[in-house]
Amino acid sequence: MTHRLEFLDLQAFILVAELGSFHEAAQRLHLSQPALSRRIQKLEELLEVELLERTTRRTHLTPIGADFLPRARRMIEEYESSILNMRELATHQKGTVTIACLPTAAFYFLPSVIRGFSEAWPGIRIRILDVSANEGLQRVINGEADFGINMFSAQSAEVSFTPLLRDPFVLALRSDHPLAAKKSIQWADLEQVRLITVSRDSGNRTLLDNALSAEGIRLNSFYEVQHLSTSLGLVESGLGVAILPKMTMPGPDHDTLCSRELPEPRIQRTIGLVRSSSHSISSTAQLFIDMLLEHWGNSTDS
Amino acid sequence: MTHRLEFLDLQAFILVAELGSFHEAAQRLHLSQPALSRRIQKLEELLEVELLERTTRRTHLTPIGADFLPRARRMIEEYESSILNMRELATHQKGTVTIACLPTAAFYFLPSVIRGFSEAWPGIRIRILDVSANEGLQRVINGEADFGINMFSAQSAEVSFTPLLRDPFVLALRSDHPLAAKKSIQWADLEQVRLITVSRDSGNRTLLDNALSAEGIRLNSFYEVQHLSTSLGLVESGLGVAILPKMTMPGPDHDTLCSRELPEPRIQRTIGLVRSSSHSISSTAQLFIDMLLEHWGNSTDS
DNA sequence: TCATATTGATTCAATATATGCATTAATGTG
DNA sequence: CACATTAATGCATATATTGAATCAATATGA
Repeated sequence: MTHRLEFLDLQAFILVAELGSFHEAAQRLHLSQPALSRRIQKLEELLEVELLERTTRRTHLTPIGADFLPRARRMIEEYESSILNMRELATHQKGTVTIACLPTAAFYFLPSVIRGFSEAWPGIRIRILDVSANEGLQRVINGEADFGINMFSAQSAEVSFTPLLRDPFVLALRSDHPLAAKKSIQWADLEQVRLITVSRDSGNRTLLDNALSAEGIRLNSFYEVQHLSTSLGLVESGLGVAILPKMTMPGPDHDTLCSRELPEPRIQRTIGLVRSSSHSISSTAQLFIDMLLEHWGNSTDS
Repeated sequence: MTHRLEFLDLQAFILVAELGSFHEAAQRLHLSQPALSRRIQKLEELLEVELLERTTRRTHLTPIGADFLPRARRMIEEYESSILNMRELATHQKGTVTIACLPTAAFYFLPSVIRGFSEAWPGIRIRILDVSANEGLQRVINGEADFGINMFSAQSAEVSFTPLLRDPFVLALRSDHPLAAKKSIQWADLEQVRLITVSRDSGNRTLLDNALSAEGIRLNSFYEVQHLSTSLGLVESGLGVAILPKMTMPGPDHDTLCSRELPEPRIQRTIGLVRSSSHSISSTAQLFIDMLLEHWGNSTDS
């Protein structure tokens, strides 16, 4: 059988070739001379080729041996660099963590964690797939992402969900909008204004529709967009109002935009960590998750 | 100890990674499943790294395994191409023969043999070191040349000599030279003409001087050059005559040049094969020598 | 010239390693 | 929930590797 060749055989050959002596090479390899002698014989037998010309005094390469020497060196080099590289991966000096994260959650959750993580593990690259709830779920299931940050509704038997934070929906509107002056908003108020919604493909929209239809409430959307950030832009430009996760909203010091609590039923989405049940988490990704939970793990109490 | 890794281990890992199954991989390797399983375990233990994520149903790569896979492929590839290359060398589909040959002998001996050899072994490159007797001898001794074609006088304990051909010295002169008309040449005749000789470093000159001084004959050289071919050129231009190995002379159909036998003592050089006694001859070089002897091996009888 | 030292190869017994068979544990599938 | 299929494990056995002792060949130096 071919392929029954050890790297030690190559190393042995290289050393004998370089030193021109079985004796010395054997010492360096911490082997007895006969063991080395037979090792080289085995190698030559395996390759069906004579690599070394031995006299009882000196040893030197045959032409074929001279041809093989640099190749053997390359093989050993590739092998040793592989080991080095894997050590780096194993000790988290190198590597990549891929996170499938809702775009809004990316803004909210990740920056603080990434800062700390990159400080602790400067060699590790972080890749954020800022995709929709459904797509993010798929990426986790098929292993493209190490884990996800997603809504609870994006569930499946193939993933486990760890809640991180409850994110209530609020009414987003301009500070100068008539409704902004009202003390509390009623569902009926929303029939009077132009409502901006995201398309029915969105996980947020599904969540919202399900919650409201249970109460017999129906929203009539005037503008429809794909992304939450776009609807926020339309609100800011004064085209209408939108029902958005609070997390989407800019801070309270924003000039033109503000938000108002919605009436009952209290609608919220639960954001959490999504992990594949079939793919095991890489140790590097686990490091990131540990840090993530340390930052946000208690937030569901709020 | 590291380096105790077989190429079969790499092959096994690659196959399991590609097929995603120990079972199938074991079949393809003509191994039992447990044997393969343990082989991969050994590999992982050796590298101190987890390469494959096993469930009882499926098997797939860990991130580190995915990183290692292409490296393993490269190692196997290098190994297999090495084997192929050595097979080509061993079967004389590739290779080089280096011959340290006297320049005159190169013209005389080699063309016919090279023609036949290149036809039989079209992949083999032939390198001719057309150097002086002394230098050619050195090249054979230190292994730069596989063998030499040289004079018998270029001897040494470190080489063996196989005579091929006896090459007598003749007087080279122009057809219109006064001496050309004489029936036989006497040594005294040469005192009347301008003699062109090669320098005393030359093996030919040494041979000649030694043979003549034994008889009390001394030549007075007028022109001195380094190479036989140059002296022949000077003869042709009419500057004088030269004592040259017959082998150097052009064929009998030459217009202006001709040669005459010299008187006793009959001076000749023996041309032959020079082989190193310490370096063994490569099998490819042996092929060439076989062919060379087939062409010229009987010539010493003449 | 001959004893000596050093080289690589060989012999042999002990050990280490790899293998196959039978079996177990785990887990998708119908 | 039984069944089939997967990878791992226990164990006996075959194979390979090893070092110590020894051999054969050959430079070296007196």
